[in-house]
Amino acid sequence: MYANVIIEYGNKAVDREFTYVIPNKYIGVIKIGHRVRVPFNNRLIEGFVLGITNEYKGDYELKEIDSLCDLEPILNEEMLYLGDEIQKEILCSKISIYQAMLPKALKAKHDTNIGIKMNRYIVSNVSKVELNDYINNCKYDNQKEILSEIIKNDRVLVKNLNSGINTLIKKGLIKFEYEEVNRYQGNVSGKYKIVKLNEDQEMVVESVNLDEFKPYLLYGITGSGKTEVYMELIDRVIKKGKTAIMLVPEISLTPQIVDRFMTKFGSEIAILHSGLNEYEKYDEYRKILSGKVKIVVGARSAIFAPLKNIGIIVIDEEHTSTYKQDSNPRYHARDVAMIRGKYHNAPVLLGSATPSLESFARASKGVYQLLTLTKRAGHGSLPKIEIVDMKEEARYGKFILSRILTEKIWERLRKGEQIILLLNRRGYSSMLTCRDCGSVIKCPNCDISLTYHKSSNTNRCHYCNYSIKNISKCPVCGSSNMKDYGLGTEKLEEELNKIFGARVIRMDMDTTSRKGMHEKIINDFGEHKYDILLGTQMIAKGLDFPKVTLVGVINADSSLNVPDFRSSEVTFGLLSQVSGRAGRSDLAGEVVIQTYNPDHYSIVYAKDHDYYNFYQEEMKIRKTLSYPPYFYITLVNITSRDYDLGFKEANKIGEFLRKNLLTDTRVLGPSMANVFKINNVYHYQCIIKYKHDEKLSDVLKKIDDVYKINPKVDVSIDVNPIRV
DNA sequence: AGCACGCCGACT
DNA sequence: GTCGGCGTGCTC
Repeated sequence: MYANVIIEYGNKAVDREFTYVIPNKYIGVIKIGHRVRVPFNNRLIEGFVLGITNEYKGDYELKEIDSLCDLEPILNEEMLYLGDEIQKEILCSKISIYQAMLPKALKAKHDTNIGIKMNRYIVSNVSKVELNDYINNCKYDNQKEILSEIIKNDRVLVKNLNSGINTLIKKGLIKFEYEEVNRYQGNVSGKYKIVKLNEDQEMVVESVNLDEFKPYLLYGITGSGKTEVYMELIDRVIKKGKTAIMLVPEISLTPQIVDRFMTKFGSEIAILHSGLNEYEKYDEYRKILSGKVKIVVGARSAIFAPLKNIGIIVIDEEHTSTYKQDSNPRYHARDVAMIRGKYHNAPVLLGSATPSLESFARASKGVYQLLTLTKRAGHGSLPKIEIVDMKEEARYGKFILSRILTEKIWERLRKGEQIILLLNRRGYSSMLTCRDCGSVIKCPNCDISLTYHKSSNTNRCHYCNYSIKNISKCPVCGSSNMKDYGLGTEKLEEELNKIFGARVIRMDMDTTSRKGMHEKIINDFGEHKYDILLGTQMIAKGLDFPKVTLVGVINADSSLNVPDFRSSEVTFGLLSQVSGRAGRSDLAGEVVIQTYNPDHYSIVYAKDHDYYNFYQEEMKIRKTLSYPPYFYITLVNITSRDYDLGFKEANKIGEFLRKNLLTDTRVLGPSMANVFKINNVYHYQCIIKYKHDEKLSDVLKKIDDVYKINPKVDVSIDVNPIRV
């Protein structure tokens, strides 16, 4: 018997099955999906069995499988099927897909050492009468103490052994008992109560057929109570004896949504997101495998949760770009959800206040069933939004905070209400220039100007993490006449402290990198330990603070000026989402948007809460420029440390694409990527636009095959990229 | 990915 | 003469 094994190495050159002899002792034991240890190139590594055959027609001398890693297969039938289906859609190695499905502890990787944590207890091995007899005749206090504790509590947790325990064990009076520990303990605040659905929500719930696969798009304005709808649907699914996956963007996962789900569903749920360490993830995963868990709430990769008998998959904030993984395997959780929905014959519900154009277009065409919530649930009404032209403000010497926003902040502070300020750029200032020679301080490894971080007094590259201590002299001309431009969250924080002297808390990647800080900031702000929360886009989604009545967007243009066809959509979405943080209780909310482009349609429509007209206008542009949803896009990234070689090979690839794809398909480039040099690697790209091209996947595969053995040039293919 | 093999420069 | 630099190629 032979086993076909894919090995742990993600390298493209070994992305195929290797055949091994199954030793006699494992015949009938090893199954497809098992994790095995195999000899490979003079060392033992791990892999997954993908096939078992009776004969082998090759002239290679085969080696034997060394050993089995686990008693049960790691990959079940559905996961193996998912791997096949995903590989049909995107170009990547099989192993990378399977590794993406698993917590680190269960990936094929020879050097991981994450195990089950066991608590050790001592319990009585004889009757209570016998224990009492022993206590009465024993002259050692420590033994008496141990035994009376056991009598009182039935079992006692043992961290360290001592002579007393050893003696009692030897005498057979007590014995050890072991129990698996779950290292993740979510906490329920108890401040969320379960509310009854209103009529609109009820109608949406009733519209979802829980007994068949069908995609739905729930378009519901911010605060309209989408989460309650999800919870009700999931509740109904559970009552049918089925299970549910609830996907949330990473950032809104902690801790408010988790709290609400834990309140309603208690121990029936498992949580999977990057806030857990690998031990906790392993424990949550095992909880799912054991069947104790009915609901999995998690970020992108939770779409692979090994639940059986799935009854619904919900993707909240479906427009969020983090549902697409931006490294291999470049899968989109939405696509995986559709595959799993079909497999389980279960509905897939996408929800958003600002649906992606792709999804809304599909809903308009009837591919998805559209459901809507157009009113805010409860007391809250949509906030009034005001646009401030910062070109105008500059004449009054206001570059950071406009007069009107300053005034409104004062007003809230006086009333004891809270304020959220969005500034989508971390650091202190975004670039440092020399006033004498005009040069900009750039990263030596990347094509990017360095961001100044005042707290650490460093200039840092946000692409490669290069960092240099504060530069006081121009490295080109030696002048010390340096000037910083651009506004980051650090500088805004400083400014706020200077003007208002209020209690300000900053939330961005720099203040939340430590475990638990994210929750702490949210909790502290929720308890009104701070008046102003300022942060990058991580504050825009999902947060629900009743006392926030003012939201300020400091620079709405930062997402608009990104050279990407989705920049308007992203801006509209971001502005709508962050506006939705204001006025969520009976206190009325207000929003001030500062911009240098007050007439831009994405800003104007966001002001009017007008998703539909934004959608219409944006669709026109997408049509004219042949972008999604009218055309599909695939991006071919060609990277090399060698500038000329990269250029040469990129051109070859461009030509090959043009020659071999259908004539309706457009191939743009190669051109230099937006950030041309990252970490001393040059990035070229070809953009392919197509409606339907049956030749595409073969052509891409050919390119991939050629370059997977080329160590100097790397080609990565991104189907339906997030950024172009 | 990781290791052996192999072909050229600066040293005990 | 040898140690060791890392380019190339192979792994069931």
